[in-house]
Amino acid sequence: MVYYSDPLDRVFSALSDPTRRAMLASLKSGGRGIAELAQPHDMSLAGASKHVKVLEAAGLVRVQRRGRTRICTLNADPMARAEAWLATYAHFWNSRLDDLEAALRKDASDDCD
Amino acid sequence: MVYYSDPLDRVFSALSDPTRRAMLASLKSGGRGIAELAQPHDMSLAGASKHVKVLEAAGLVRVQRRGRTRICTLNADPMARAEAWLATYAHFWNSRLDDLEAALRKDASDDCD
DNA sequence: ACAATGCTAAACTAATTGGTTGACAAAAGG
DNA sequence: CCTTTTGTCAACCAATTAGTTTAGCATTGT
Repeated sequence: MVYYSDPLDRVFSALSDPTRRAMLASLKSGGRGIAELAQPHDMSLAGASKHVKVLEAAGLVRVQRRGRTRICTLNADPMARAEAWLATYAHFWNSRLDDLEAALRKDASDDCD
Repeated sequence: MVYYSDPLDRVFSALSDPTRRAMLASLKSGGRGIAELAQPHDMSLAGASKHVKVLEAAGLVRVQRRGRTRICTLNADPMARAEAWLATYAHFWNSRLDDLEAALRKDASDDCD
């Protein structure tokens, strides 16, 4: 039962791993090689390389070889799609906060009465 | 190697499955039983029940039993945390769009010259 | 009382994931 | 030329995931 997975599947799945989120965070401050990305995680180079491949498949990083090192750079565009998906629920978390506020106001007025 | 997984792990992971995203979408219009959630997906009740457990573990749905049915309701709050995480990258996708715009403007002015 | 509905739990399967090691290639520096 | 650095690939492993089926429990409706 192999259906061509939604890009959103790959983005959310890529983001569900803390190691990969940390890698993305470190790419905020500029391009890095695989070894540099692996270093803070006490992980083999091959392991880090796999994580990068997942990020690449999700479109979240671009990899270009420069000499013997592969420079990974952040590409946040797919995050915008994920954010847009989440934003369609903003009404719900807002309205729930509104409900909470309303309840608090009601409690407060109950205290006053 | 069991570290207490970040709530964000569970939220992003829960959202990475299209069936679960569809279930959440159907909960936008109100509470539903497991059978109701399963129905559009050509899936056993037990299968749907597992998906709901994943969503519940991520805090995205609340389940309360009402008679013999379990009413699932949307709780979007954890999405707000995910959205906040993504928002820290908004600068990057914005700036890339800015770059694109700048390039387009440059091309346009090149055409004029 | 009985049948149908809604759901869970357990056991199983197949595929995927996150990680390893070992062998290898390609580039850079002595 | 030799060594070091950087990385990939393939094979393997353990754990998790997404799904199934079967059996059973609890509630509702007739």
